[in-house]
Amino acid sequence: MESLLKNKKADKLDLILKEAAKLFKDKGFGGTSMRDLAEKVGMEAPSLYYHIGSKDEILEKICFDVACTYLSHLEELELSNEPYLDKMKSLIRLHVRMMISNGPEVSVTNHDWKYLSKEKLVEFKELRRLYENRLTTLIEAGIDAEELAPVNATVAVFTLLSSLRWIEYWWKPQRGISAKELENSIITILLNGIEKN
Amino acid sequence: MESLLKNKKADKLDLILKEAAKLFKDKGFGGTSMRDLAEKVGMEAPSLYYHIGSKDEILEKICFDVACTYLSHLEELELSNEPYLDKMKSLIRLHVRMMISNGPEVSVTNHDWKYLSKEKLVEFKELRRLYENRLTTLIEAGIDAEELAPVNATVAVFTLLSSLRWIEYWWKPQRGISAKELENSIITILLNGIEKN
DNA sequence: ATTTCTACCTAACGTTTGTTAGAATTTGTA
DNA sequence: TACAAATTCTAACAAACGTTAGGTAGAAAT
Repeated sequence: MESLLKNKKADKLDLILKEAAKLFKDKGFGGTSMRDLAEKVGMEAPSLYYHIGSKDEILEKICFDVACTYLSHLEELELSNEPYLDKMKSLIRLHVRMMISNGPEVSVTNHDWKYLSKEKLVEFKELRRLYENRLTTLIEAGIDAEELAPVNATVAVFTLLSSLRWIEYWWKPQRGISAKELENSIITILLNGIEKN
Repeated sequence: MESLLKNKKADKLDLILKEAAKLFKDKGFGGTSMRDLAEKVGMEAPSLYYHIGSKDEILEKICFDVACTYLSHLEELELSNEPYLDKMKSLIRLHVRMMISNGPEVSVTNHDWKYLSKEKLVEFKELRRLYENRLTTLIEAGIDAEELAPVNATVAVFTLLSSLRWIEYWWKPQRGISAKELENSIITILLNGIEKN
């Protein structure tokens, strides 16, 4: 009973976060009003404040949730014993799937993180930096192990992340590319390039 | 004399657009107020309206200026007689340079285009679509000519554009990567991939 | 049956927003 | 120096913003 009640409340919170992510993605954080959000959720704007503390808090929850998910996934990769090329493939697959299953949240995290409140902004940037640095280290290790080409690891990391971040922007199932095909195409392009060899 | 006067007025407009691009990039279109902009330019908010028609008009000018520049550059590429691999290299170099010399404008065009007024939004999307389609066609031609690897051209285009669009986000001269080095690294990674072969 | 708690409501707050009207000031010309 | 045009100012607008206060209906607990 107790847990059922709490689930009901948590469900509403989840709904609010879900709808907020969609709205933020479409109209931006600044372009979305609490009244917009309330309408989507099916209540009046002030009622939202029963579930959340502030508009900023919604953005925080979305951004840190996504960031933590990515980080914990990277951690798994670091600990696994696959060859580095396979680690790269797993990473790419993971990003593609995340983008497809949680598109709005990922999009918001990538675009609206800069509107986080001052303290949270610092915290978020640190998380991001951590992710980038650890991924760079991973690629450098792959190069040292002579399993990856001797590219500039920093540029490689950002090229990788950038390509992946934008999937959500342009990928639509209708374009005639399935999720599976998308994964494989991206892996091929990022790992082999588009030059004929 | 006449032209000198006009230049002065045009200069102020340019200054406004330049500062607006910087602000929009940092705080977003919605997060930037006309009073913010006025302060940067060195006047009061209502004075801006002597030079521009509305806040929306500023965004329009920035976005369409960038879009047209890219399109005219693509046109040059289409007409040139280089091998397709060189065309790709030119395209990448061009994007990198554009990003470095006009960072804020490019960033705004990539992130805040969705806040364009309804009619202008349609127009902008068409321009974008046009660019993407023509670039896809170019890559497909390269594949047909057996000068490029037989990748999925659509995915290749977006992977390419995405990687390039995000340079501005993370590239800073301080990171120890020069513009030249950046260009070359990206060309290597995008054309050859990171897999050792 | 009464009290307590949950989940929402309406009304309204102070602030900030983009923008207009119209006066004041600076600048260029004769 | 005087006139006109170009440019910026102050004052103020209605609308929209995030949020608070306080109340209400219904369910759960005692």
